[in-house]
Amino acid sequence: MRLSAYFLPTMKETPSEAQIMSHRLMLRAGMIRQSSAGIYSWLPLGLKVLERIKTIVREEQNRAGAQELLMPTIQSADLWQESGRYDDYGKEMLRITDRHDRNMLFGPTNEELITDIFRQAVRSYKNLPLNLYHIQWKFRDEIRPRFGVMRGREFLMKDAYSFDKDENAARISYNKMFAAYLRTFRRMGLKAIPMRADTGPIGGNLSHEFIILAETGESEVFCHQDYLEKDVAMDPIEDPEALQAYVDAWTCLYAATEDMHDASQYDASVPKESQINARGIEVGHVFYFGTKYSEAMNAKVSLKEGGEAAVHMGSYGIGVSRLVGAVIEACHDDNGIIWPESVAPFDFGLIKLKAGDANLDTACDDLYCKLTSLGWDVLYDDRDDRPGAKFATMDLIGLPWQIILGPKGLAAGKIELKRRVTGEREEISIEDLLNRFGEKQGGA
RNA sequence: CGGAGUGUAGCUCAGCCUGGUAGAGCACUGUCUUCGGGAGGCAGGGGCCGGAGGUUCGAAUCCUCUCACUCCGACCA
Repeated sequence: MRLSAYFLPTMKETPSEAQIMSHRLMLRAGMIRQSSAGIYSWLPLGLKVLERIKTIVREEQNRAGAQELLMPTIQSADLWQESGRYDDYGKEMLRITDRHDRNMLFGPTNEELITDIFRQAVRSYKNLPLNLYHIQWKFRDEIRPRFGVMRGREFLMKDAYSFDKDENAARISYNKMFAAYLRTFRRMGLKAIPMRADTGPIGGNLSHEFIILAETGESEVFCHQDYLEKDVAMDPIEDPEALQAYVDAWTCLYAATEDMHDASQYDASVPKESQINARGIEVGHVFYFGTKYSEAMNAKVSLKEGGEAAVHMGSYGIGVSRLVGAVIEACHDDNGIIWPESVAPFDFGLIKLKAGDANLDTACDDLYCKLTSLGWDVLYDDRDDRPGAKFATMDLIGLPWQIILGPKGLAAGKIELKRRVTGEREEISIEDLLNRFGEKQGGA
């Protein structure tokens, strides 16, 4: 993409409403614009990151055996009355009436709807286990939205729902999602720590929040420091016992948010020097809640041994739009964002240092075409602007690699290659650069 | 929802107390000099001073009411 033709409204100064770094940087880098409190438009650069995160989430859900579908944002109140949550949910639920005065709502979550879909179609234990997910916009009318996309009212969430014939089977489904979550966050360059969690209004008794540590996190967290060095299995573990052992290994150390924190148990099980008291951002949440909805909504299957039983369910959420902010919280410096390669909106930033130089134009255009044809996504700053401004913009939007080419470099046959994360710069010939990076692997 | 603030140019803000022609820096347009880490001249464009009432000869400024946004708390992916 040529920057001269790209809609990228960057800002030098920080809008006064933004309090935390990720929000500031997202506004300054032209990723989002606020439309009203807690509701954002995603501009091209922000949308690219959102889509890349979505893709990682989707790939890992699919690998864990979940199937994607898409449910609507607007739901009928009827199902919520059936589960009893229409009255319980309170003012966080945005209630709407249509032209016939029917009660509708903008979905804050989808347990009711998915249970309805399930019960209409599934009658037998033979169709289990089943895990269905979608990635859809949710609306929760938060009392106080803040921190940009980290606590918006409208947000993009991946929510998966598992259906099993009994608790043991449900536990396997839970563990599969648990492992998938560890992989998902790790692929984005994040160290997510599963913490024992309160099950909240959704109910149930087995639940973990996936938290990444950040100074601007909204909740206080307490955990063993060994979590930060723990290995993540990057492939699904099929054997249920091996999977359970893996999950156990990931949950045996102390880790709790303030709601579930038990100071005496913490001190007893974690040596002082290994204690981490920090703040954290919740990026995912897994629940097992048994038959809470299936009982209320009569979602039953016939059993092998005869008779029928309410299905055991779990739900599994990832805050996709929140992750964009969370990654920035974890990866930035004074100059701007530092995208992990896996979620970066472009692979390279190509800076043409001087406009109006025919040889340089040709060399830069040529390099841009070559990289693009090798499958790399390149943001090419071909504008007539001062070098300093171009460097600052590239640092702000945080692409992993910057290629800098000017008249001097061209004369010497060298370009400058800068790695954003370390700031290291090296001189390299165009040929060596193309050989070194070659064709982009792993698709777009 | 309680408490505290802020609304003036795209952004950051001054002006308000003490009423009298709408301001600065950055950004934008034109032009010249520049160009290897957010350059400097010159010339421009851009505002219903959040909205509605009121007081006054006269309101960005004083009063009342509203709306929006932000911050602190309880709630949450």
